[in-house]
Amino acid sequence: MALDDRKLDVLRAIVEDYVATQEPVGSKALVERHNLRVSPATVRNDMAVLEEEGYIRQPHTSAGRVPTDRGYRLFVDRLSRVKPLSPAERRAIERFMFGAVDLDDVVHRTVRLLAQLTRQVAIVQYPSLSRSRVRHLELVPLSTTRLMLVMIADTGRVDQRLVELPDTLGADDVADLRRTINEKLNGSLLTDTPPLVEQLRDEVPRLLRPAMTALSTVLLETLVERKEERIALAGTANLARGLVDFQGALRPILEALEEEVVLLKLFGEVEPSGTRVLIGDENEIEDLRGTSVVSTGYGPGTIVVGGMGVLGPTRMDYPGTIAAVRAVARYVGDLLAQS
Amino acid sequence: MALDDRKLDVLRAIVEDYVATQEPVGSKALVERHNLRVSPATVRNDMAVLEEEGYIRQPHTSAGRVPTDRGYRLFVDRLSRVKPLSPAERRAIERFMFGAVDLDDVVHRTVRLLAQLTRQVAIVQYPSLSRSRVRHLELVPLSTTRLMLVMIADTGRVDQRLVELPDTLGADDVADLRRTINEKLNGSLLTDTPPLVEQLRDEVPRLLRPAMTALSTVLLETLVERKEERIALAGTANLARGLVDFQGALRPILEALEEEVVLLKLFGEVEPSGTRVLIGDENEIEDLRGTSVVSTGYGPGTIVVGGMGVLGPTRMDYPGTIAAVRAVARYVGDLLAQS
DNA sequence: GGCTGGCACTCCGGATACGTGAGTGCCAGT
DNA sequence: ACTGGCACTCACGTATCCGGAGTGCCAGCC
Repeated sequence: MALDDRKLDVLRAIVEDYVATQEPVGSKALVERHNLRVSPATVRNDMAVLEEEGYIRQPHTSAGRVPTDRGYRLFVDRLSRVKPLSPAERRAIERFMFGAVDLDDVVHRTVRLLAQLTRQVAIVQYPSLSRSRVRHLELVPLSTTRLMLVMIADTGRVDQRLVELPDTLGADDVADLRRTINEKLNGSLLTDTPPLVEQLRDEVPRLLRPAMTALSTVLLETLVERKEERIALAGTANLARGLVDFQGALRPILEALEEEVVLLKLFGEVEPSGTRVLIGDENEIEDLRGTSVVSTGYGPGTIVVGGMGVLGPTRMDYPGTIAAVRAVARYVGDLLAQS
Repeated sequence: MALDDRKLDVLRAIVEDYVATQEPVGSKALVERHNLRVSPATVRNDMAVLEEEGYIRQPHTSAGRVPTDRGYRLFVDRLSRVKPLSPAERRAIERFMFGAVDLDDVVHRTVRLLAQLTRQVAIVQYPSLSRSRVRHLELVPLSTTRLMLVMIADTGRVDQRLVELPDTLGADDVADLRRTINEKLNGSLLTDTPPLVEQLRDEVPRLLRPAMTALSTVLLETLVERKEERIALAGTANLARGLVDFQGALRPILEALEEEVVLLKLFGEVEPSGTRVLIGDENEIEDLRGTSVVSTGYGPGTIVVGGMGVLGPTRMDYPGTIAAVRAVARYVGDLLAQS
C-alpha cells in the first residue's frame, strides 16, 4: 500500500516530536504542534495505517505512538533534509581544531568535538594503515645491536618498533639499510608492500643479510600483520543522558565500545560515497542494537583513510547528527590534505 | 575513646560483609557469619559505639550498618592485610602482557588487564615526559623545507612533531643538526633540557642558525611545554555494575573520567613509597567523591615514570584491589626495565 | 561491669487498591 | 473522505497496608 503525502507528514511529525520530547506522541498533541489541517480522528486513522505497515508502534494500548526502526529508516531516507550547521557550530569546529600539533592531537580533538557537537558518543578511527602510503622509513640506532624502526605514513601517522639485530652494525651499515629500504618502499601503499619487503634481503651486501632479515620480519609485522587499527572514543557520558530506555542496557553498550575490534567493524565498510546511517536492528553488532550509528569516511580530498561517526539512541536527531558528522569529517579531511 | 579489639573485629566484619553483599549488615547476620563469640545484643552495643565514633552509620533507623569513609580508612590502614594474588591471577598477568610490541601496546594491555583483574575502572598514565630522559632525537627530512622531529625517550615513549624550516636544507645540513642536538641533549632529563636547548643555536654554523631556531622552538614545545600527559582508560563498563548507589551519579563520573586533566591530578602526587588509597571524600575531585581510588607509581626499578590505578565505589575489595594494582605495576616496571 | 535475652518500636519495601487522564478504536453523521 | 462523539483501556501517581529485619533499651545474670 502506498502512503499518501499526509501520512508521510504524520510520520515525519511523529519522529520529530518523539525525538524532541522522548515521549510517545498522541494524535491530539500532533495536530496542535504541527499544522496538519485535519482533526485528531483523521490522524488516528492515518496512524493506524502507519502502524499496520510497521512504521510506528504503541508501547501499550492507549499510549501514543513511537517510531519503529523502519519508521526512522523511512524518515532518514525520504522525509528529512540534512540541516546545515549553524554558524556557531561552524565556528566551534574551527576553534576546537585550531592549533592541533600532530595526528594524535587531531584525532583526539576530533573525537571530542564530535561528541560535544552531537551530544553523543563519538568514535574516530585513526587513519588506517592499510590505506596509507609509506612516506619515510627511519632507522635509529639505539645500541650496536638494536634499532628503532620508525615508519612515517603520508596520513601523518607514525609507528615505531624495536628491532633486535643478530649482530652488530656500524653507522655506515645502518645508512645502507636505510637507503635500500626507502628506495624500495617509499610511496607504496602499505597493502602492496609485502612482496617488496620479501625482495629486500637480496638487495643488500651479503654481510648485511641477517640484519635485513630481522628488519624485514618486523617490517612485515608493522606494515601489514598488525591489523589492529586504533580507535579514539569520547562522550560516553552522553549515554547516561538518554537514561530511561537504557538504564540496564548501558552496561553491554559500554562493553561493546571498549572492544576496538567491534568498533572497527562499524567502519569496515565505509564507502567514499558518503554518510551511512545504521538504525537499531540494522546494526550487526548484537549489543549495539537499540542504538543508531551515523558514520562516514574521511581523508584528504576524495581519498578515504579512515572512518568517524557517532553512536546514540535510535531516537536521535538524524538530520542534525548527519550534518555534524559530515562537516567534521570534511574539515578533518582538509586538514589532512594540507600536511 | 580507644576501640578495643572486639570492636575492631566488628568493624572489620562489617566492612567485609558489606563489600561482599552490598547490603547494610545487621547484628544478627554478623554473629552468624563470623564467629564472634558474643551475642547480637553485645554486637549492637559495639555498633552503637562505632557509630558514635563515625566509623559506621545507618542508612535509616532500623536498617543495618554501613561503613563510612572513615570506617574504610581505618579498615585499610589497620584492619586488613594485602592479600596475595592467586596463582591464576599471576598467570593472567603474564598471559595478558606477553608479546607486547611497543609502549602503546604495553600501556593498552596494562589498562585492560587492570580493569579485568579488579573489575573496576582502570587508569594508566603513559610514562611522563618530565620524568624521562632523552635517548635519541632523530630528524627525518620529509621535503627540503620540512623535517619530522622524532624524540625517543628512555621510557620507550616516542613523540614526533613537524618542523617547518625557514629555508631549504641539504642532507649534510640535517646530519649536522642531528649530531649537534644529540650531543647536547642525549641522556638529559626532559625537565633539564630547556637551558640546553637555548644554547643550541650558538653551536651551529651561522648558516644553520635560522633552521636551528625553528627546531629549538618545536623542541621546547615537545620536551617541556607540552605538559598534557596522556592517559589510557578501560573498564568503564564496570561502573554500570555497581548499579544501585550510582544510578544517576554515573554521568558525572563518566564525565570526569573523560577529562584527562582531571585524571592526571590523581597521579600528580604519586610517591615512589608505594600504593595510595583515596577513599570517598578524601578525593579532591568533586565528581569523584563517592568513589575510591587505588593508585601507585610504576617504572623501571625504583624509578617512577608514571602512575596507574583503579577507581571504583568506596565499597570495594581494598585488599584485593591493592594487591592487583601493585602486582601489575611491578610487572610493568620490570618490563620497562628490560627494554 | 560486661554480657545476654526479651521486648517494644521503627521504618523500608513490596503488594494491593483506586482514581485520573491521555490516548485509542470505532461508528454514525456530514 | 473527514469529523465529533463516546466507550474503553491502561500506565502512572497516590494512598494504604503489612511483614520483616533491625534497632535501642532494660532488667537480669555471671
